Amino acid sequence: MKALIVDDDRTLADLLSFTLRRAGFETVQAFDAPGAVSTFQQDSYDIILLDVNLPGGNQLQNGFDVCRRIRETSNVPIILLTVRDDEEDIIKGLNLGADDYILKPFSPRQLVARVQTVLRRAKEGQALMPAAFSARDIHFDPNRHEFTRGGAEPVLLTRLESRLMEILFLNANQVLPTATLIDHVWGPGGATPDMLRQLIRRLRQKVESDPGNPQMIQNHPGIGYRFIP
Amino acid sequence: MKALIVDDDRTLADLLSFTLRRAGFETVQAFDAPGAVSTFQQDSYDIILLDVNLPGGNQLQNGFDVCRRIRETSNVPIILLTVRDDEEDIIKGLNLGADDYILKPFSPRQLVARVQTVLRRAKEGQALMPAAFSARDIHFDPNRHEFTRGGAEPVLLTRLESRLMEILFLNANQVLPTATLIDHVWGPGGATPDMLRQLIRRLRQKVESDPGNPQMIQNHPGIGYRFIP
DNA sequence: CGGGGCTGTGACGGCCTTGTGATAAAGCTG
DNA sequence: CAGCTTTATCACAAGGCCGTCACAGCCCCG
Repeated sequence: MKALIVDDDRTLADLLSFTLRRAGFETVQAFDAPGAVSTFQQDSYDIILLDVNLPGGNQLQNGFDVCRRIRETSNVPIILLTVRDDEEDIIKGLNLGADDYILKPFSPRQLVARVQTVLRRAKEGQALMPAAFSARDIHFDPNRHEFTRGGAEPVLLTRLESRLMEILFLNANQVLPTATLIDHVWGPGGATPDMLRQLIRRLRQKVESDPGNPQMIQNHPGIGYRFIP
Repeated sequence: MKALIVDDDRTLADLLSFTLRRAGFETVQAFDAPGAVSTFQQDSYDIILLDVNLPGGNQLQNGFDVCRRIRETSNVPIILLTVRDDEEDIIKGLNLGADDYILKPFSPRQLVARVQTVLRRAKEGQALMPAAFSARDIHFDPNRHEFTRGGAEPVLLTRLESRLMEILFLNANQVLPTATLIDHVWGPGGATPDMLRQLIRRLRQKVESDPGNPQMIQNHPGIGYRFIP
């Protein structure tokens, strides 16, 4: 497995290299946009780690350009490295064909986990990408189980919480029957309404600003719940 | 599968295109009302995504006109893109023959899910329940259990109230026998006429402007009730 | 004119649903 | 194995949906 690491911060690039080598990768580094493109063209890689905030002038200088250029000739998996404040960068990058993103700062474990996830997905040929939900000031990424509200810290959801949030968000503004929710979270008939109530409760505690007066996740007696972004 | 996307906001139109293409659609874009109509006439489409808030002057300029023009010659599924505050737009659009609507903002996955739902419904010859009922200035969405009248606040209906409204609206202007109503709400023989009277009463309290003098839900002695939008 | 059936109205209460807290079991990490 | 997180189970209180009942008004008919 061979990885191309593109980052102008050489310390960070070294750290990335070190981490990935420990995980069994070969690594090659590039420190600016032209270098990245030419390096990429000289050899084939299994995955690209790409900092979007490459410094520089006006043409073929930042990470997006690199992403576009690579995508013109290859569909190698690309993971973007971005900072939290820039949701737009993420969307822009994903639209240019990147496969996933990682928010800086990140731990080595996160990095390896993401890389392996992306590689597994790529191998299975399922390029599921627009997996993130967002509406107004909230944002939810089911792949990494993160729920973000406004500029606040992302909240980590558990597996079941994430699946619940997924179907709620997917059918925003609609009342979803209890059975439908159970089917999607646990599988058909895989749970009792009791368990769903507890799950709803825990999810509210995590995502509602006032869990005592839930605004986003509303109940409709005898029917089910509804999510209002 | 071919989709026509009509939105004056080109960024949004691009995003919609991108999303649907990833989901396996071909997409064509139009950015104003005349363009939408002429594009539609040049080719056949499986579904139309239509922003109702197209800007422009006074004739054949907004989304409603497009909806009407398309409906004059075709019954291709149409999904409206609207904002939450504009219940009236939704009512108007559905009256003109749109099949469903989705509230902005929405995420790519939500959009795909809704498009597929509408297509499935269309393919099955709409043997299923319509996505929403609308007539004159009233609007009923069985998925949300909401009843809206004019520009007023939506009224939340309970489970039984919603089922009753469903069959009433589905057979508007017809006299429905008591037994028919009971069958649909409770299941065959699942209730006494007493219970139906109470339910009718509670529904009237919620949706009639003067519950003392019911206009919409009228009684026909010895037979049943009739719903007049 | 009186009675019976049907309907609208109001009140009451039971029971189901929901929210909440506590606690135990299960799964994962180191 | 210890310790933590996650999930399931149980008990209980509050609230509201909805079923039941009683009564008044109305129309029809004898």
